[in-house]
Amino acid sequence: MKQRPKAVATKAKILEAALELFRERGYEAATMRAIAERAGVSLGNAYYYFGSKEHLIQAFYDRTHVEHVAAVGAQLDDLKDFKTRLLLVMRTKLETIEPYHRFAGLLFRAASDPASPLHPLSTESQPVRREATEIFRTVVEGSRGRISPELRKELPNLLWLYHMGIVLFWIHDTSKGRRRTWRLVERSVDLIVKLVGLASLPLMGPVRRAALRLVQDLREART
Amino acid sequence: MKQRPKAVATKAKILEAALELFRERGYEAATMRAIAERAGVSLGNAYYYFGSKEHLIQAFYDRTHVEHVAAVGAQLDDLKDFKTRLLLVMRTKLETIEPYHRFAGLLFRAASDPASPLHPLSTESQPVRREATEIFRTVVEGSRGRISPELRKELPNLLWLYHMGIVLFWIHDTSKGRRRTWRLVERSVDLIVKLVGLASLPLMGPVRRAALRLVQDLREART
DNA sequence: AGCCATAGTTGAACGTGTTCAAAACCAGCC
DNA sequence: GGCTGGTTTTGAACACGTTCAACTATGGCT
Repeated sequence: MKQRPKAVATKAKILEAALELFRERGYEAATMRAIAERAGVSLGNAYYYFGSKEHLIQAFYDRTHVEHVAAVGAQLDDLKDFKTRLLLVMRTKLETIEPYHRFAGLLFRAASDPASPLHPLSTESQPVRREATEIFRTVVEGSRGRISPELRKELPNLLWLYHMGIVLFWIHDTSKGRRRTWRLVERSVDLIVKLVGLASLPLMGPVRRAALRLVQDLREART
Repeated sequence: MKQRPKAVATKAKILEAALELFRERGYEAATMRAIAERAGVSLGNAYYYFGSKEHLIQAFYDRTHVEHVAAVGAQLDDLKDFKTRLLLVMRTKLETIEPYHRFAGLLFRAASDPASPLHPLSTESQPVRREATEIFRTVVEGSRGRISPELRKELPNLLWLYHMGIVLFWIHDTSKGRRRTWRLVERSVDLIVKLVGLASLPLMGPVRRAALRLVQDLREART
């Protein structure tokens, strides 16, 4: 299964055409036939490179993630405060995905089908998820202030889950400039910081342990 | 648009055939053509009564909800403890939907498409959601023990959201007898009770308020 | 140069959900 | 009985995602 240079070009052409059409017309209206046509290839050829329409979405995932990381860039280096760091990452995420708002709906439809290879919890998308969690690990690790060690370990996963929730909200958000989502981010980050602070109080031992055990259960299911 | 008696019968036949096939073969394999055939009607006729395949899912929602409420029945009357009450409702829920596990996956695929009329947060399914929240309101209201009034008001909505999360996990749960989900329910209910207890401590004022404000934001988006 | 195996490409064909104009049915009225 | 307006039912047709057997191009080998 050697890849010849021309193949890479063709694959790129198809992906480009797909993303263009997704942006322009949304997911449904961007038919595989239309994508193939814009890419200047046959219908079957598109399937040679992308096993299904959903695989094109996987590609979209990857791309926005890379863009997100790039957009955050070195900005985190100057910030030492957990709250500020998390806020930056979340805001940048919203900015990165904004152009795809129209099409993101259907994206998540597919993504929430457990049978789909693109489901965030599926085995197939595990590498992407791992990578996506990485940025939250950076957020946590670069933060000064006391966060209990157990929590430090689990927090990135929790934040990834949290960020999925925000994206879900964002998808439904039709307010101007996505104001509601922005406000929600503001407030939820505030709450998260408060909770993390609370969790390190001595009295909170049992609660913290109960919470961590629960998170572990959640993660086990993904294997 | 008067409904003739025969029409009601036909509609019922179609729904029955659909639910049967969903159970037997899962969602995808239960073709509209197959459903129509089993119901003994034409393809077009199925669409006369159910605007789309997704509308059949909406019907499924309704039915399992009714079954759930029936299964809980009067059992709540004897229980006064919040934790016991919540556990009962959650366990009964799992038992009610168990027969549909195979098919539930696709159900939630559809349900998480924001454009779909069956999305839990959509306007169209608002009545169902309201009803579904009702049972959690019962759980809260019948519980003795101090729960701050503000929390009492929001808690049913939060619990509904929580229960959606559990169902989501259940969908992905392939463990024998759905053990993982059961354990998750056990532990998450435990944590919820702990948190509710915490929330009524005087020190928690700011956190509680932050949390409630956030919940309000979440709910506004649904209108 | 000629040949071969493999990578890449094609378009017809299948089964799907959905639509729709036309047909069949039926209750109430003359 | 016939007519009329509506409800109900039909099946052909459409566009879609997907599959696949056949075809073409290409790099490496003798």
